[in-house]
Amino acid sequence: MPRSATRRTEGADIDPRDTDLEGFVGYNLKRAYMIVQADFRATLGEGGLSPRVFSALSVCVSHPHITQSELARLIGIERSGLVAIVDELEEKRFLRRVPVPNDRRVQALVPTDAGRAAHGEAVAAIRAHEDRLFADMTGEEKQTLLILLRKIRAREASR
Amino acid sequence: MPRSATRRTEGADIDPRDTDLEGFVGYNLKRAYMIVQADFRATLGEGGLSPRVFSALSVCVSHPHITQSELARLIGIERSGLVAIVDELEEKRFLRRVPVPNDRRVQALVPTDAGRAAHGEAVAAIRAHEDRLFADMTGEEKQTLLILLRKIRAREASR
DNA sequence: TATTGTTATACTCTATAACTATA
DNA sequence: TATAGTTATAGAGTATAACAATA
Repeated sequence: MPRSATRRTEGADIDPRDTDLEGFVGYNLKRAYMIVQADFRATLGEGGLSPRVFSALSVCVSHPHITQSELARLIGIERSGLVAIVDELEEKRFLRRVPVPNDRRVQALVPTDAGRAAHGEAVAAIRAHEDRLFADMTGEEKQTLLILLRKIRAREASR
Repeated sequence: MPRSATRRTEGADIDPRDTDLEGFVGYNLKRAYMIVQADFRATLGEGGLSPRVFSALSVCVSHPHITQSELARLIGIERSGLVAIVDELEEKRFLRRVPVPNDRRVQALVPTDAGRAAHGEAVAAIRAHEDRLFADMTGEEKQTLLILLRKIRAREASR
C-alpha cells in the first residue's frame, strides 16, 4: 500500500522516521531527556528531590564547604537560581549555610548527617531508576553514551 | 598538591568527574540538552522558530493534513500545549487550520508555501548549527549517539 | 460515551537586572 | 571597582482539568 493513499488525516501508519526532525541530534536529545527526567521524578516521588536539587546536594556532599557561586558554576546554572535550591535543602535540614571567616560575603555549604543519608538513599534510587530505564542497553553502550554526551558538554567549557 | 589542602572555598581545582552525579546518564543528558537547545535558539535568532515550533512545522511539512491530536502525540506533548504553537505558526502564515469534511471536530494542518520555505531555511540553519556543535564527533559517533538516544525513546512507546 | 480542539491555571526551570554587603 | 548572595521579575515549556462542539 503506497503511503500517499493513506497520508491525509489517517496518521495511524505514520512512520516518525520520515520526518527530517528525526535526523537531528537535538530533537532526539530532547525526547530522551524528557523521558528520563519524568521517570526520575516519578522515582523520587512527590516530596522527593527534583533533579536539580539532587544535583546541588550531590555536589555539596562531594565538596563540603563549596560556595554557592562555585556550586552554581559547577552544575551549570545562574547564582540567582541557586538560592531557591539551597533554601529548599536548608529547610529540609540537608545542609547549612556556614559563614566563612576570611570573607564575610560568602557562605559555605555544609551537608548535615541527614543530608548525607538522604543523598545516599537518592543515589541508590536513581541507580535503580537508570538500571531499569536503560535495561535494554549493554554496559558498553551506556559507557559510550556517557562519553558522547560529555563530548557535547565539552563545548560549554570554552564559553 | 593533595586535594584536601585546597578543598575549602578554593574550588578552582575541583574535578567535576569525582561527583557521583557525573556517572548518571540523566545528568549528562540534561547538561548536553541545555547546551544544544541554547545554541539552537541562538542560531535561529530573536524572531526565529523555537525548537518546539520548528518540530511542529517540520511534521506538518512532512505530513500535510495531519490533525492537532496526531501532531501532539507525534512530537510528544499534550494537545492543549499544541494550541499556542499552531497559533504562532498560523499567525506567521506558515500553516493553516483547514476544516475536514467528514469530521467537523478536527482541523487539518496544512503548510503554506511560506511555511515550506521557512522550514527549508530552518533545516539548513539547524544542520549548520549541529555540524558546528558536533564538529569534534565523527559521522559514526553521531550515528551511534542517535541510535542510543532512540533506544531511550523506545521506552516511551510502551506507555 | 468518547474525542477534538480549546481555555484556564499552575508548576518547574531558567535567565536578566538590580540591589546589599562586603572585598 | 569587583564579587557573593539575594530579590524581583519575566519568559519558556509542560501538565492537568474542565468545557463546548461533534462523533
